[in-house]
Amino acid sequence: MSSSAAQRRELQKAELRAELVAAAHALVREEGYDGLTIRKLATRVGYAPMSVYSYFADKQEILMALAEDAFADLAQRMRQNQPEDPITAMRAALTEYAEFGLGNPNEYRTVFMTEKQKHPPEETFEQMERENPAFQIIIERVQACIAAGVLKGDARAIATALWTVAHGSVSLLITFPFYPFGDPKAYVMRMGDLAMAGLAASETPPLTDEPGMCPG
Amino acid sequence: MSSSAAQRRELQKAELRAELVAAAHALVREEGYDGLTIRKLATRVGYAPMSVYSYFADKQEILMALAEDAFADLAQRMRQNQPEDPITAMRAALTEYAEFGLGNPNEYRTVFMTEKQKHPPEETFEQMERENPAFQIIIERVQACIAAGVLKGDARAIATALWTVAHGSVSLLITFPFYPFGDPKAYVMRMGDLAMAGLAASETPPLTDEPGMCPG
DNA sequence: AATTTTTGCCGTACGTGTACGGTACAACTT
DNA sequence: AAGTTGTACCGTACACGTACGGCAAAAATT
Repeated sequence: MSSSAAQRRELQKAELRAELVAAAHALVREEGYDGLTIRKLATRVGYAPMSVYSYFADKQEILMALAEDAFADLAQRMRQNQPEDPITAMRAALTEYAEFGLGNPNEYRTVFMTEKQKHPPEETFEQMERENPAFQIIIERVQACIAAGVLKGDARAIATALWTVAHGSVSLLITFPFYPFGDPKAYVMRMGDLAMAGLAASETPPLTDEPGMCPG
Repeated sequence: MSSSAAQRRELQKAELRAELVAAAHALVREEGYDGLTIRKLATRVGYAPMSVYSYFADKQEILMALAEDAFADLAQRMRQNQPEDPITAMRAALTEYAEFGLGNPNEYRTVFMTEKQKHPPEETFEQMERENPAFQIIIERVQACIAAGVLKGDARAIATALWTVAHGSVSLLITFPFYPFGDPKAYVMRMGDLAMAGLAASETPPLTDEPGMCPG
């Protein structure tokens, strides 16, 4: 059988992939996001341009690998900034989110604002949440708020709502970067607080396809 | 002087531009969004590829011209669907917005989810709102809600908040198109209602850079 | 009327992402 | 051990967006 040989080859493949990611990071650091081209990347690691496609299906997939590293950092920063009070903790997570998105627009863009067409129906709303460590942290803090009696309802649905609002403000600020009303981060916080107020007003049901209710 | 000659030339220029836009529309209709390339467009109107750049700075600018047409349609549909009750009218606008965004993801993308780098600091948050007829309609309906006593505060700030929430849900659904909880539009409506609830809970101040307030 | 400037259009060329086909070597099967 | 299959890598080629420079005709200036 020689499955250990196969494993070794898998490992080498992973190592080479990691080397490519490292080179991509270096390229971006040295020349900016536009400096990352398949050809330069291939040259950097000593391969022919097309060989890169043995490890990534796409340029998009390379950008994704970079962005996922960045998002891991976001999760770590969130964890390092965890006040005791549940609401304060929630807002701290939002602050980190805003700082990350506004400070790393390219990475944010490739993860949340670009087309995910390849590998067909795998790119789901659900999967995005499941694989995103930062989202898991949001869920935890929502649960803390529920335990503290500040919020009521389905934790996952609440977390998704908060995420949606955070994403809405951050992505608008990335697309239209000249925010004329002071600190953009303050705007994100304001939207977050607005969502919290709305969520606190009633019990949030799980996500199903019931029609929404009019608040009046 | 011959300013009328200059005017005539300006007019011809505008006509040619319009012809290019029409050809671009036709191309997209016939071959899809990826079928629109500068070369094909130039061939279609009988020019050399580079001549297109006498009328558009960019490919992005062509896509923008197409998208703006689509957004004008959105505004018209909004106006044609204007119930009397202020809240119902507000929700109707949101419905149109959701249907438009989810039904025209390419156009939505080019307007709200792609980089606006050229012609430097002109692309502002503010400008985006000012030039967007649909946003003006939102403002009007917010004012109706304020007049009816359903909402309190600065109409523009409220409209921006609602827009942000609508954009957050629509853009997430465009990026992750496999929504596993039923009708995507219902999700957008739910987020809209959430925002309305949050906004109804207190008076909304104008957009300035004061720090947000904790709702607890 | 002579001259300068502007304008409209084009041809060429570069660097890009990537589809396609080939080739040599490693690994499995028998 | 021989034959088959798979894999890693490469070279070539294509269509793309667009920077650059040129050139004739029209317009403006003198």
